[in-house]
Amino acid sequence: MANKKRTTLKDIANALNISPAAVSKAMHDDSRISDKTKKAVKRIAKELDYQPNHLASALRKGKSNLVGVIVPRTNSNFFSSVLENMEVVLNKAGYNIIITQSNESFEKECKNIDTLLFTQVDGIIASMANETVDLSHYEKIKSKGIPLILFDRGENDLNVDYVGINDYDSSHMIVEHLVEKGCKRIAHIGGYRRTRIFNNRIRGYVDALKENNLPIDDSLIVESSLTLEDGRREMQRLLQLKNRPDAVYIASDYAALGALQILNENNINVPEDIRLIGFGNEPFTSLVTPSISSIKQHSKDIGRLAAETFLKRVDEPELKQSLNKIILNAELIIRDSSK
Amino acid sequence: MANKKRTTLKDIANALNISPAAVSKAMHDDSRISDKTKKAVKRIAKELDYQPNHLASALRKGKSNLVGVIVPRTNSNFFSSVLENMEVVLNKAGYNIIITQSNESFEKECKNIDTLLFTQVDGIIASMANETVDLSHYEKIKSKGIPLILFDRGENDLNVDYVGINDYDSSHMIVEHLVEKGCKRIAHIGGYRRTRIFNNRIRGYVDALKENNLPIDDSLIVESSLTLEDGRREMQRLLQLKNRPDAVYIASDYAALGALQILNENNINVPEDIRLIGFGNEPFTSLVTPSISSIKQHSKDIGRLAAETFLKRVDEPELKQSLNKIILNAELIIRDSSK
DNA sequence: TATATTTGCTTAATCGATTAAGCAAATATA
DNA sequence: TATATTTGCTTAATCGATTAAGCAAATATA
Repeated sequence: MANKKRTTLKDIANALNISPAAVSKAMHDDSRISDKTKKAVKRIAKELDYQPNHLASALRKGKSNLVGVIVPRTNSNFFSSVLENMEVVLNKAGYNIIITQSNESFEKECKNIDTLLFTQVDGIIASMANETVDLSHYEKIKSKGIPLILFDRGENDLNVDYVGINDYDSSHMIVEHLVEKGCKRIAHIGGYRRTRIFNNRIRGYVDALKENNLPIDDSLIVESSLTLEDGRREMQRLLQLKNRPDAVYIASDYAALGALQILNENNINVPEDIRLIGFGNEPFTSLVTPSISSIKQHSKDIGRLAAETFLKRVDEPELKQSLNKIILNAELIIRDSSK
Repeated sequence: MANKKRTTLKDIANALNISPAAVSKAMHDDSRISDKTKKAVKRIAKELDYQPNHLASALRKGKSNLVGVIVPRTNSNFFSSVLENMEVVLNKAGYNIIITQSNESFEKECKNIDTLLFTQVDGIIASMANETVDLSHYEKIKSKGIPLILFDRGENDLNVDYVGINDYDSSHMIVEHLVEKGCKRIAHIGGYRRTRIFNNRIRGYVDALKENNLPIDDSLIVESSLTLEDGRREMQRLLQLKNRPDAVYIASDYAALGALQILNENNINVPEDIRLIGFGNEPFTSLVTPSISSIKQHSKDIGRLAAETFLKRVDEPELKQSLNKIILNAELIIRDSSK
């Protein structure tokens, strides 16, 4: 049942004894169609519950009005919020978004891109997976001539638009804050250097230490995937050092949570014995005991700006894509873990 | 730049001096095309980097191979995990998914449905927003003759497939567990009765109390949106009762977290003074202090089963849609908050 | 050897919406 | 009154891929 054929422009045309072309123009308020015809067309369209076939117009116009989005995972508040705000802006401009998750996997990310290109998206907005080093799948997007916008996890070498926060400066803020609190041995559990944002966080951390005349101790710097488990493992390792750190700056709230668990399990007082700072300002940072200081990334603005950047690219297709960074200043939210 | 025209079947046909029809068949390994031609076609296709135009084939075949998904929010682990597993099954079957978020808003949900229908999805898999009472927008999906599958937040009246857990029994498990621990005044911070799953949780809670010969006290039952804030507010209210509860069963982990904050802030010992149980088994339940007992909903299975149910519907289009429930048994994970 | 079947393609129509080109009637301008 | 312009449509082609129908050559069967 229910397989009633859909109403098409032709059905409306037949009902009014005019051509489908006239109907199409009437629906788009073409100035060369009389008001009388427009009204009649719209009345019949409503009567027959006409819904334009998007596939047909997309095919004809060479434009699907779909934007593909790739995120590592949707389940963090950061990405979820970015998506939400991206959607608002794009919907308003007549675009729909197709969300895909890479699950931090390079292979999945490649598949996602193939899928999105296959679906004829008009552009792709992406945040790269942890595993990604080879960028040829992103080059594929560029070679199709559709806009590629990166956010949060980006890569200069791709020479495309990028929206994100100032990771280098954020690390500075964190180190300055900890130094102010009297910390001398500040450890950093970071992401992999191959990912630009994590490299920048490490650089910011190292430079800030230098500026404060603190020694750089390689045993206090570690790279990982920044999962909760990574946070637990690396914190455990740090505790086993002869010379323990008096503060730990962790480049992800999830890993920071894992680290906090280890500290709590070992009855180490936070912030008295060891101060802790995370990154991302996930909601749980304010909920755990002690609450975790963290960097607020302005996810709403990032989503909005990424969407707007895409729209700008669509408006000016003649413009060659090039490295064009929009960098927001992040904010350090100080909570109990570093007070 | 980069606006090199895409390769089409016709380009391949021209290169080999055969008809586009033959090329199409060769690409699909039609038995009436010679191996020699197939090989040649595939070689040229590769050479010219041919990517089929999905819009064209979708239009011709009357099938977009897109499945629309509507979730209240992606940022809970439950929905994120459901989506991930749904995607695996659907991708394998050649479908892509378009994820949309309703943000618990009825209005947004209506828009999402319009958007998805407009995009010519072959079916919709949805979990309803908190606000939703009127179901006419869902009826619209049914009247288009495409499959509609509901999961988690469903509604019998729509007479479609549903995948979810046994909420009624889950409430029973929780109450039994608390009674076993000696609790006599068990409160319930639930969702709105108009949403079937929350109504079932309330019913299960009430019936289980009766079976254990415990009185039903209306002041201990409350309906809310189950946000973290709701949890805080309602817990605060419960604490002000002359006759405080000795246990609280909360139909969402987020609200349970809010309640726990209030208890911690008021120096009320959990579980000694008041036992606490949440619902959903979000990751943070095991991370907070004390860790929160909760119901594990088998999100992976729900995602997989919803996808499989959709595929079954597509395979048997002659079958009329009807109420067809797949109910999984949930699991109570006991943690410190109720030990 | 004569007929039937199979193989390997081509031709032409189709999915709906859109748009360039064009035409007749109505209206404006010289 | 004669010509130019505008109005309101129609015609026909198009976006690519697919498929029913059909045809000629090759092969199989009687």
